[in-house]
Amino acid sequence: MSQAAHSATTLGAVRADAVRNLEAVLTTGARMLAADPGASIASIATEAGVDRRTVYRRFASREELLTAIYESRVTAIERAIEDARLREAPVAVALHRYVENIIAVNRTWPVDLARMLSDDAIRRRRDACVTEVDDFLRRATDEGLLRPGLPAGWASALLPQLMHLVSRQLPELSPAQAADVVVDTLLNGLRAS
Amino acid sequence: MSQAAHSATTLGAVRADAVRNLEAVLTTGARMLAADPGASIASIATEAGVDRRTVYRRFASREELLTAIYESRVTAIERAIEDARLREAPVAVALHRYVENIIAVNRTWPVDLARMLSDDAIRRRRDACVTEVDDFLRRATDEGLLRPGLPAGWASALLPQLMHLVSRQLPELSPAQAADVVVDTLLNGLRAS
DNA sequence: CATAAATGCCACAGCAATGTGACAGAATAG
DNA sequence: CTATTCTGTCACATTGCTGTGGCATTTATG
Repeated sequence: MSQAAHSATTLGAVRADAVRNLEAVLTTGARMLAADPGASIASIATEAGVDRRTVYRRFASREELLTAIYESRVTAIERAIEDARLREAPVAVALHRYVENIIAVNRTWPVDLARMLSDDAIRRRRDACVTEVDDFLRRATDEGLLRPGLPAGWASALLPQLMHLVSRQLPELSPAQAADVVVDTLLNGLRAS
Repeated sequence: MSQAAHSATTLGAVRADAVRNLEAVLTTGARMLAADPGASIASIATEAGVDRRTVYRRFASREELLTAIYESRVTAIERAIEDARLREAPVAVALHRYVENIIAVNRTWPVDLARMLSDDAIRRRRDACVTEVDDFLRRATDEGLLRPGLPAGWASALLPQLMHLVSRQLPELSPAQAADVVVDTLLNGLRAS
């Protein structure tokens, strides 16, 4: 209880290198877990250039580390949606901007959120994002960009897959160029002429 | 060495129920490993309605079981390619037939062959299939079905993803109907009019 | 029915990964 | 420089899965 009497100067600050290590563990973990969902904490720590014990000092359990990684992704997705202004911007503009943003997110946080249905908070935030995009795709159909009469949920399922595919299949493209490919493929397909 | 003297009638035949159990383990294993690549043999056995020990009687190790499952998939893919006559048939016909066949394969053997690069034999057979499809897509471009000038490998990567997506996203569609969706999306995209 | 094949169940050893404790040493902030 | 924070390392208990042996029981087949 003596800690409460300590001033802010006495209480130690968070060290900068600790923050760097934390970020390294999170991004490296995201990359490795995307490649192999069963990756061990030891392998992630080694790849991030950190001891296994250091990871356990920041995260009480494997679940907590995973939660932190998936939360990083969902937070980035929320920002991507906000920035694209899916509700207000012209559909063609919003679509391209959204795709470009998500491609950047996919490259930093390539993990699949479908593997994190256990944590309620994250699942809810993810569901909200999905709903947001579904609404946008409905608007895109209403305003004549997308064809009506497609199988239920087809566009909603196709778009994330295209973004995921281009993110790892065409890594040399910039997010903007990659978005060009995704939007062009989504709208026009690959037919000649 | 007395076994060599035994006649075929003395040597026991393979029992029919054993074959059924084997197939159940393989298909159930494929389904569960697709959902979770770290699924334990115990869980697969339970789901298939057999004892864990029964699995170990047929497969010396986990690796062997996985190899058998992935081999089932690659064999089915080879048959699908042959049946589609990718080299000879008109490109539009061959494409639809190939897609329809692979969708059926995906529903029985949904595992991802990219997770089986360890076994040389399977990897080689997989590579041969990939090459076969790549050649076909080149022919489709040469004959004016697909647009030239796309990013390298884009069509090759997109097609399997579309088939994979429709296989699990639209399970109520027949393989033929699902193939309609894939081919239409691939060639025309989702743009209105 | 009688034989051979196949399965289910119990038990056990080995291994890899998780999670925790303690302590000495390195790095940083004031 | 000094106090504090952070890290690396050795050690240890625990858990879940793999892989194996033995034996009684069930089931298919001729």
